[in-house]
Amino acid sequence: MKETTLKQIAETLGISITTVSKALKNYPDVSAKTRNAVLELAKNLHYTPNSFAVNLRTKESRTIGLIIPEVVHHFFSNVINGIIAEAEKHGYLVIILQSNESMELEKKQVELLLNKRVDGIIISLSNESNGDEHIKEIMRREIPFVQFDKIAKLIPSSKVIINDQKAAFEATEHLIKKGCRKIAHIRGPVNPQNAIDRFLGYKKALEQYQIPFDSKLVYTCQNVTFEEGKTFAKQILEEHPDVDGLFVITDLVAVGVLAHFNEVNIAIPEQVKIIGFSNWFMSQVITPKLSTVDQPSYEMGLKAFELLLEEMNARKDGKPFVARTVELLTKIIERDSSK
Amino acid sequence: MKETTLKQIAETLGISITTVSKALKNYPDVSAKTRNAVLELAKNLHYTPNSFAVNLRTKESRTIGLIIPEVVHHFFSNVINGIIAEAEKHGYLVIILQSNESMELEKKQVELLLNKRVDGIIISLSNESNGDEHIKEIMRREIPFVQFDKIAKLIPSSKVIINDQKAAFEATEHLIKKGCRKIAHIRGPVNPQNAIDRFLGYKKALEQYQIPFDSKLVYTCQNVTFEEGKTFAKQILEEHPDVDGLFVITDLVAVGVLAHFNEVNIAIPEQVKIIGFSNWFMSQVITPKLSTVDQPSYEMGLKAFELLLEEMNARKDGKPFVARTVELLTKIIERDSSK
DNA sequence: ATATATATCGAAAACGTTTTCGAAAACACC
DNA sequence: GGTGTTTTCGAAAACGTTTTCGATATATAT
Repeated sequence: MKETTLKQIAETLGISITTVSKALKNYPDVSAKTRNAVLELAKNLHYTPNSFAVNLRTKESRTIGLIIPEVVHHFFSNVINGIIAEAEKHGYLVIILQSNESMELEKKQVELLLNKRVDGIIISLSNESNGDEHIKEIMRREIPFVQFDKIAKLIPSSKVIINDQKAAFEATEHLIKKGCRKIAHIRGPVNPQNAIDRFLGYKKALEQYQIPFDSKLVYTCQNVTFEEGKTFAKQILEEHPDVDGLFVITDLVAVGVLAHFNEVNIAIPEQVKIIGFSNWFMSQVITPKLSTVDQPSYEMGLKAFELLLEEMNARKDGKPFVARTVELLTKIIERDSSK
Repeated sequence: MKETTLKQIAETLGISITTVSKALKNYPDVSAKTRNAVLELAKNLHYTPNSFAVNLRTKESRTIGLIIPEVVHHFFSNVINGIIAEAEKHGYLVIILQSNESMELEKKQVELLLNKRVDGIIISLSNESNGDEHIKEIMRREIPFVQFDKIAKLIPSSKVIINDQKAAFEATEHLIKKGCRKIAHIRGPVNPQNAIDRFLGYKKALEQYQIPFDSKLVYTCQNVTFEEGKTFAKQILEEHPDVDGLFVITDLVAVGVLAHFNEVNIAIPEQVKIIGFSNWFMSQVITPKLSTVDQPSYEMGLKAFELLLEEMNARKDGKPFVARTVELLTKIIERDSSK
C-alpha cells in the first residue's frame, strides 16, 4: 500500500534514480529503450511524483491563496468562480480564506498563506483594512500579489478594479435624467475605497446637474445587509418623505429598501426611483425589478489571476516586474425600479 | 532577502541544527539557556518553518480538498463557508475546485487532489457522477473522505446528508394539508440521489393521502436553472391548467416558476400553491414570498469537516476507522406562496 | 590508428525539516 | 574515586525529488 517512488522504479529496472527522473521528464540524454521501459513501469505502478518533494526542490507549490471578505455573496462567489477556473487552466490550485470583514482575521490569514509559502496571493480587503502592515509585508517579501475590488490604493501591487466613481456618477445621473430631484444615497462603510468612490461619484453627479448636495440625505451602512436596507428605508420615509430618488451602495441593501417600500405601499418607481449596484441575481427576480450597475465579477476574477500569473512567471525568470492596474467596464441596467 | 532556516540559526549560535529544531518544538532535552537564545534569534530573524520541508518529512500538508458542483449557488457557498471556518479552526486550509456538474472535470479534479496529496477530500457529486472509478480510487488509497448532499450511497465513506425523502414528503404533505389535490412536481435530473429521493418522498405523500400519482405531472430538470422554472411553469399551465399545487426541487427553479406565474397573472397562492427547497435567500424577498424547506447548509459544511477530521486523526494514529453518516434535520418554512 | 564528437548513464549534492540514538558532560551518592 | 543517574547535545538518516557535472561507451572523421 506504499506510494511508488523513483527509487522503486530504478531498483526494479536496475538503473539509477537520475535516469528514471530524466526519462519521465523527457530529457534528451536517455535512450528510447530505457525511456520506454521507465514509462511503462511508471504507468503500471501508477507512479505520481510526490508533490511535497517537488515543492521542496523547486520551491514552488503551484498553489495560490485567495482572501475575500465573504464567500456567501453574489459578487464574490462569481469572482471565486473566475479565479479558480482560470487558475486550474494554468495548473494552479486555489486556497480560499474568508476574512469576515475583520482586519484581525485578515491579518492571521495573510500570515497563514505566507507560512504556507503559496506562489501568490489575491485579496479583496475587508472593510476594516486599508494597506496595513500585513499587506505591506506581502510586498516586502516580494510575493506575487494582486488586489481587486476593495483595494488599498497606495500599495503598489497589481490591481483589478472598476471605476467606482464613474459608475456611481452614471447611476446617479440615470436617476436625474429620469426626473429625480431629491436623491438620497445609502453608502457603504467609511473605510473601503469603493464606498468612498461611489459616494464621490454620487456627489459629483449632483454638482454637475446643479442639485444641491445635502449630507442629511446620505446614510451610511455598517454591515451592508438586507436588514439595514429595510431600516434605512423606514428612516428615509420619516426624515425625508419627499425623496424621489435613491442610489444604494449594493443590490442586497437596495432589495431591503424595496422590501420595506413594498410593505408600506410606496409606489415604485412612481414616487421613488431606485438604483442599486453589482447586479445581483435576485435583482431581476424581485418586484419591481431593480435597476442596477452591472459589474463584471467573473471577469474580474479571471483578470486577477492573469495578473498574478504574469508576476509569478516574471519572478520565476528573474525578470523585472511592474505592477499593472486593469480597469473593467460597468454598465447601467435599467429595470422597473427606475422606469 | 533569503528565508531564514534552522541551519542559519544553528550556525550563528554555534550549535547544531538538531538542537535548534528541538528548542523551537519545546523538546525537554534542551537547556533553558539555549532554548531562550534560539527562541530570541528565531524571532528576530522572523523564522518560519519551511512548510515544503515539513510536508515532506511529516507526510502531511494540513490542507484538504473540496470539490463542489457550483460555487455560485446559495446552498453550496454556505457549505463552503462552514467548511473553511471549521477547517481554519483546526489549522487546515481548503483547496476548492468546481466540477461544473461535469463528471469528466470531477475526475480530473480528484486526480489533481490525489497528486497534490491533500490530507483529505470532501465532495458533493456532480449530477453526472455516481460512485464511479475515480471515487472508488479515493477509497482504495484510503484517503480520508467525506461525501455530502449529493452522495454515492454505495460508497462506504462518511457522509453528511439530510433525509431528502422525508423532507420532500413533508413538503408535499404541507401542500395537501393546505387543500391541494392536483400536485405537480418539478424534479431534479435523473442521476443524483437527492433528486431521486425527493421524487420518492413526493410520491409517497400522494399515496399516503390517497391522491393518484400521475407521471405526467412530473417534470424533470436538466440544468436546474431559473429559466427552466419559467419554461416548466408555462408548460404546466398549458398541459394541466387545473394543477393547484407545485413542489419544486429547489428554490432557484421555484422562483423561475413564480416569475412566470406573476407575468401571466396567476394568483398565488389562491390558484396554485408552491413550495421550493433549500431556503435560498431570495425566496424571502420575492413576491409572494416562497415557502420552502430549510436545509442547514452551514452546519452541513461544519459537520463534513468534523467527520473528515475524525478520519484524518484516526488514520494518523493508526487506529481503525469506521465511516459514519450524519443526518441533519430539515424544517418546513411556510410563507405566502402556500398560505 | 588516433583524435574528436556524440550518446547514454549515474554519483552526488541540494532543498529544510524531524527524529532516533548514542555520546558526552554534569551531577548525585556512597 | 568509583558507580549510577540525569541532563544536554549532535551526528546522521530519512523524506523524494531535480539538476549539475563528470564518466563511460559508442560513433565519426582524419
